Amino acid sequence: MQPNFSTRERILGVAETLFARHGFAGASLRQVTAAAKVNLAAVNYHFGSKESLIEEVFRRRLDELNRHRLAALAAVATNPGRQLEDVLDAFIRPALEQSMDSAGGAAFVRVLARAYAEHDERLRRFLSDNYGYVLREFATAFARLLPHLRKDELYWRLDIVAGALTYAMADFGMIKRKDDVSEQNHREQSAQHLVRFAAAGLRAP
Amino acid sequence: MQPNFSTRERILGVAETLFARHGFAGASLRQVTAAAKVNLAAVNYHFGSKESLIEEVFRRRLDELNRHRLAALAAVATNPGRQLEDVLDAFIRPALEQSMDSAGGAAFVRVLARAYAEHDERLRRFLSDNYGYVLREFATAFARLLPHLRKDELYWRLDIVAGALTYAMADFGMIKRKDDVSEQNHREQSAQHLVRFAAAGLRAP
DNA sequence: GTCTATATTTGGATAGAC
DNA sequence: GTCTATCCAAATATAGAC
Repeated sequence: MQPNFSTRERILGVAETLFARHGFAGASLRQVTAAAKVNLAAVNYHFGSKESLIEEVFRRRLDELNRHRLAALAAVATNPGRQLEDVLDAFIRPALEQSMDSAGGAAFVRVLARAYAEHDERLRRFLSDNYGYVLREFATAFARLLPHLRKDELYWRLDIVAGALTYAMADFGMIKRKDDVSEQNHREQSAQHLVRFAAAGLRAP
Repeated sequence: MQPNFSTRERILGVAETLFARHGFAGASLRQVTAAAKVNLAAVNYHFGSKESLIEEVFRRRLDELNRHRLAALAAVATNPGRQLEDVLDAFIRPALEQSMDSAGGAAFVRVLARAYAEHDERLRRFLSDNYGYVLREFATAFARLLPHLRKDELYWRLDIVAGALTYAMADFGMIKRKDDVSEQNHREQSAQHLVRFAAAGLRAP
């Protein structure tokens, strides 16, 4: 993290990186404050507790990410043909963009993957309370496009697809592109691969 | 965990469950020993350290799992046709069997998923040193079946597939089957879904 | 807002009796 | 092999000066 940011921002950035690398329980506030070159007490001053710091790490990026996802999903609805791929794209592409945009965005995608693996009740409730409606929007869209699937079968597949995508995107954040491929091109190809991968899984009989 | 097992076995079983639920850093030895109804000191007596306990949780199941995987892989080699699906099946099915066999097997599949997400150096080295050759065997088999893919492209996809499968299997461990579907049938169908899902991803152009 | 110092809790590990 | 008691380190959190 750049030292020219405010204390608060430096903590958030470093925490994001360390949570991605060691998990929420595995990264201590001491590691975070040391790496951010701020005082230990600063975390409690700015965030109140480790729990709240974790939530703030999510909030900082999820608000924007989900806004983009919903906008992309809305754009699909009016546009017939290739709809399953388009809905998947609406879910994947914003995460991909974010992971390559801002410094630290790549780390956040890994944090998301961690969250998916965590079964911590408080964390799950926080995410469900604040961002659950986004997933429900997508689930509704998928249900409309895959009417032949029973409800439980659909949810089962969506859960698998969500897990697969989350992890694929997390790993993707670490893939180095070749020098002869533009950033734009690389992102484009990767998104297409993931969409095709997921669509095939959802369409299975 | 059944109370009629030995102290050592009870610790392993409970540790497996709690590591699956809270992660390696998130589950304390005190939680483990309390849930196993054994004394705190028993962990160090039987395993020496938390680190060694974690390794033993893996060793207990991975030895068997990987033996089955390699046996299944060897059986594929002599058998032409549908080979990509067969190799995937050789990887998936043993994990699925294990997850439904023994009590606690389902938890272990989740522990595997955790390990996949962990970037802890010691844990990764332990797994790589002891079980890396299995993954290399599979990678070789895939490389033979997908000769049109560049080496880096292949590794990228295998990593994604491995992540997707690991997570799919972990989630699968929690799916309840319907009463009108036999255990056998349920397992069979799930394995087929996962194989199809992964094969489609690997075959993408 | 930031720092030092410290309170409090929790967790891993051990010593020594039984 | 098991238990109690305890040590020590690490972690979260807070108090209070600047």
